Amino acid sequence: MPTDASVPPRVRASDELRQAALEQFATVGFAASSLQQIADHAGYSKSSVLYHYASKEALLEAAIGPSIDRLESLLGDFVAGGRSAAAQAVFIERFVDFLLGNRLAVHTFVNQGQSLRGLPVIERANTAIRGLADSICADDASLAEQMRFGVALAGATYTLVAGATFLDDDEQQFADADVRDALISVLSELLLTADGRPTR
Amino acid sequence: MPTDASVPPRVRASDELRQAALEQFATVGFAASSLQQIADHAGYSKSSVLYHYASKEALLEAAIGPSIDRLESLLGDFVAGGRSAAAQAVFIERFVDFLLGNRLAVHTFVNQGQSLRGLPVIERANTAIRGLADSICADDASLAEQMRFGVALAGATYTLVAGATFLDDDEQQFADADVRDALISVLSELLLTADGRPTR
DNA sequence: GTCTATACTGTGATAGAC
DNA sequence: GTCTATCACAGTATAGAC
Repeated sequence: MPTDASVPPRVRASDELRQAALEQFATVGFAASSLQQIADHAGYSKSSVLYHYASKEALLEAAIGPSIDRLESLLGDFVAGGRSAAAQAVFIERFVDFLLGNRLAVHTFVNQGQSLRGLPVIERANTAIRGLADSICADDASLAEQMRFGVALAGATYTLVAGATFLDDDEQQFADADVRDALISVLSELLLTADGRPTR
Repeated sequence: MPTDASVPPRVRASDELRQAALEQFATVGFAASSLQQIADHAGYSKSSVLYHYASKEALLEAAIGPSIDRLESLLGDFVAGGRSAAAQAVFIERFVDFLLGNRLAVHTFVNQGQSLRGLPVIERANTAIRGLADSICADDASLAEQMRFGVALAGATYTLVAGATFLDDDEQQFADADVRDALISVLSELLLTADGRPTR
């Protein structure tokens, strides 16, 4: 902690490096990202990166770990709260907010979740996503129900996170608040089980 | 063409190498795939790979190019056929069949479409997907409508192609025919505009 | 804390023997 | 057509100056 109370809002080097790494991992992929590129992007040398983070893996852990913590917490709350329609609605809202607030990290572990299998932080992410599927979907759900779930969550995730591929630049400019409302609407339609939707 | 009419059904080396490359690209990513790994996986040497394909890029082109051709053809038919509900229903069916028949290639260019931006074959894929969004979605569509489209196609694509992340192993064992029906059902519900679905 | 210098490994690609 | 040998280069990581 700084001795001067009016410390300038200068960000710490480790934070700059972590942010630069996250952007690289999300846009060009973990394997294709070099420590040199990350260092250049943040304005440091390659060795400085390895001073703050012991390895490239450690940098990945620092970059996406907090987002996975948040996802696990989100899931824990939902499991504890039961599967009522009201609880599901709350969860949908929080899930969309999570996606909006963690785009780069989500993009990283969703798109590369299987190519990076074996790294501890990635295993944690995959386990959380698996648990998400199990808890929101009833045990005796039909294949159509499971597909509905898969399309909803995967579609929402992918639309938000890699939307640039599927939507034009115009759509990218919509305010987050509008995107949030539209996504919650579509997800509710697909996931809420309270109404008398036909099973098939 | 062989001089012997009863030529054995032995696959050609270039085909074996292309298939091995496709599997590597889809599972560990293009950047993380080495020519050595691909060669080992197919039972050849690294130099043999570079004899059949001039470069790693050329190998990617050969691996996913045909699938992109098919996607472009699919899209061309749809644009030519109009946007009636019947035409949309036909398109949905063909799109799901395309996904089922081209899982590895689709996985590759969907998951790495932006990290590999610049490669000609990837640009072709991204352009096709962009055109897909523009043509199935009405020009004056609301954000909610656009989200519905994005969630549907992205969700279907991702569910089929990287389903292992979101569904358990059990679901992976469902017959493709059942998965096909379930997916068509969910997509129809989200995309068909004939019924009096509320705009918001 | 940040840098330069360096070690070592593995990469994509080429040349040439067979 | 397939191989071994080799190249130039980029990758992660370490050691040590300041």
